[in-house]
This record gives sequence, structure tokens and C-alpha cells, in this order.
Amino acid sequence: MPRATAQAASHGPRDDDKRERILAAALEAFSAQGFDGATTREIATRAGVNLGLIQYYFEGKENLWRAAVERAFEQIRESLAPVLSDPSLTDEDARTRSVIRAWVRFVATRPEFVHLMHDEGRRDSPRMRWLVDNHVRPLYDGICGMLTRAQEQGRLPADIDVVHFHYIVVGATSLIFHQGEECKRLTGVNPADEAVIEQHATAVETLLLGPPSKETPR
Amino acid sequence: MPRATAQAASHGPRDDDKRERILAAALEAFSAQGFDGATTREIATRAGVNLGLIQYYFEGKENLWRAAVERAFEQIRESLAPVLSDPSLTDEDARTRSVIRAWVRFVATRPEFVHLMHDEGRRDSPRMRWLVDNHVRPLYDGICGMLTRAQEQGRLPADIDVVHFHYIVVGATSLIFHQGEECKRLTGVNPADEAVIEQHATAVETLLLGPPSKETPR
DNA sequence: GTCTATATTATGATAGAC
DNA sequence: GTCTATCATAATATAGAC
Repeated sequence: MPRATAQAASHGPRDDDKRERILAAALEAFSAQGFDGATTREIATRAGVNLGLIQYYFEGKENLWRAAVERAFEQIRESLAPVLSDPSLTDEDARTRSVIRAWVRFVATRPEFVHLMHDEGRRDSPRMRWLVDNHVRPLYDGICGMLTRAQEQGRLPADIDVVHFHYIVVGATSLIFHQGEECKRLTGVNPADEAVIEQHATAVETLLLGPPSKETPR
Repeated sequence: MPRATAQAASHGPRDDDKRERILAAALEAFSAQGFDGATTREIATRAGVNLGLIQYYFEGKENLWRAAVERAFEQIRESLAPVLSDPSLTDEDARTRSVIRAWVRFVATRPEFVHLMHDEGRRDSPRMRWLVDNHVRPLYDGICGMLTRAQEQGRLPADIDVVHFHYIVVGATSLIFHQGEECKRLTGVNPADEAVIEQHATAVETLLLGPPSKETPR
């Protein structure tokens, strides 16, 4: 690790071209094949760059994975931020419903994200610990706060630990997209279709909080 | 593939010792590390047998995986069969609730099963197709029949395609156990605890079908 | 920064003795 | 049936030229 210590941390404005392409290809590969199944060779090929560059920029597969995951979590924060701070959402119930719908749309659009989470959350490992401590926990705290308020206000059963609701909501919203290919073969339904995404959001919303009001915000 | 063609298909009553141990170790390894992450060497070591025996009995990693999966599905069928044919369950609602609870207990007890499904359902592959066509579809048909009847009887919203309910139920019930290690680190809650399992079953049951009646069958 | 080797492992599979 | 080699391959990582 002689070189690329300072460079890897912060980059100038215009040396990012190939680095970016590697990152994008890595996110695709890791989410499609998992950490073990993905190969640095394939990532380099799909990014159209030389294998050595991965080493130069990221100092190895493990670090490349971390960088790709950081990228994925930036995207999710960007997707949820507008809803979380939307001033037009007056009551808590409307906001909860909006967050759920925004979340469903996000996981539907970026199943890579779901894949990464399902892959790494399943066993104890340095990657899992890093993921939880650096990225999952803030997200979890936000979701739990939202769900806890719903419990306090009687919109969700109060006698059940919020942990359950969290995994129920995340599982219920994301599995159909995580298993998108299976779903297509098993049922003929394509979870990437716009109409299917909206139906799924409605289904989860209904089961969790009751049927949506007439004028659901699109 | 000179030898082991007839033997691998059917075995005598008492030559199964090492073959069984390989199978058990394989199920553990594949579910813990995924197909790519698991190695035949590790499986052999954990089974306490020689590496060559895997080749002898299963003719390769792919076939070993299939055999391990068959095993897992036998277990799930055994777990659900008693509930599905329990004559003491008079009305449909009680049966639906029992099936959900039995399912939760199964995935909680055998998270390996969930791991396998989540691993292989995520992308199109020969393994995925084999899994869906041979094992998932019968299970899916059963679950859908149950959910469709619930819709017809007004116990579930009728205006939502049953596909959504299927993935919602499976996702809601299984994610906390699939991400068991993550859950422990993130929340301090251990999903393997008896009380946690029952709480989770109750939570899903409540959200889907409404609060359980007083005398819930244990 | 980017590329071409190449070193080093580790893995799935095979051959063949016992 | 079970074991001990060993092969062939593929993957990560490194060294060093340009």
C-alpha cells in the first residue's frame, strides 16, 4: 500500500472518469452476484478499464465493495430526503404513508440495494458489522422513530416491539423486488412494472395502516 | 462420470452414514455462505469426510447443492403438513392463522431454508429455474389458494393481486430470521429466542388478519 | 494514471491406490 | 467406499514498464 493512500480518499474534480465507471460496475456486479460471486476481472471488463486500476483506486476487492455500498446509501438518502422534509405533508399519518410509498419505489427501482442488504445482513462478518454500524443504524433509527410514533398514536398495535414492525415492513416491501427474477418465472408478474410497483405499495400501506384515503399523493 | 451413477440415485439402508453427513454439512455451508461462497473442501472438512467422497456421491458441487435443497424442502413439507391437515381447525380463519404461525416457526428454526431461497431467487440461473419449477411452485400454489380464499371471504382486501400478498407474507415473516445476525447487532434482539419468534408470528398475524382471538392454539 | 505481465492462492474436479 | 495425491483453472493481488 505505498501509493494511492491520499488519492483514494479525495479526488480532484476531473480524474474521476474511470473511477466512477468502476464504482458503477462494482455496484452492479456485487448486487447481482454477491461479494463472493462477483469478480474484479468482470467488474473491470464491464467498466471498460484495466484490472490494475481497481487496485490503484481501491486497493482491493473489499475496499471496492465498501465504496460501492457508500454510493448505494447516498442514493437511498437522496430518494427519501424530499419526502422526509416535505412541508405539504401535514399530519403524521400522511407522512408515514408517503415514506412507505417512497421506500417501495426506491427498492423497486434499485433492487441492487436490496440485494446488497440481504446478502450481507445474513451472517456475522466484518462487512456486516461495518454496514450496520455505518449505514444501517441511522436508517433504522429513522424508521423506528416513525413506527414508534404510529404506535403511540394508535395507528399501529402498541403491544408489539418496534423491531418486529421494522423487519416486517422492510421484508414486506422489498422481497418481491429482491426476488424479481423468481417472481417473473413463478407468477408471470414483472415487479419492475410501474403498475405492479404501485399495487405493491398500496398493498403494504393497506395492511399496515389501513386503506389509503381518496386523494393519495402521487 | 464412470461410476456412481446407479449408486448415487438409490442407496442401501446402511451405506448412508457419510453421505448423510456430507448432506447436512452442505446444507449448512450453502445456506451460510451461498453457493459461490461455500467450498467443497470446507463441506468435506465439516462433515469429517474426505473431499473425494463428495465427487463419489454427488458428482460435483452443483448436484450436491440440489440434493441439499431437496432435503430442505422435505423438512418444510413435514413441518407444514400437520397444520394443513389438522381436523381440529374448524374454520378457515383459524387455519390461516395456524399456517402463518407454523410457517414463522419453521423459518425461525431453519433460517438455512430462508437463506437458500433468498440466495437463489434473486437472479435468473439454471439453479433458480430448477428451484422454482421443482419446489417453489407447489408451495406457492398452496399459499395462494389459502390467501385467495381469505380474499373471497373478506378477510383480506379483494382488490389486490394475490402475488403481492404472497411476497408480503413471505417477506414479512422471514426477513428478521434471514437477517438474524444483523438484527442482533442492530437491535440487540435475538430472533432465535422463543419469545421473539412468537411475538413475530403475532405481529404478522395481527397486521394481516387482525388481532388473534383469545384462545390462540399453541 | 494506465497498462502488461506475473506471482500466489484456492477451488472444483480427476486419477488411481487401497 | 474411502483415501491420497495431483491437475487445471480462475481469482486476487503485485511489480514494474510506459
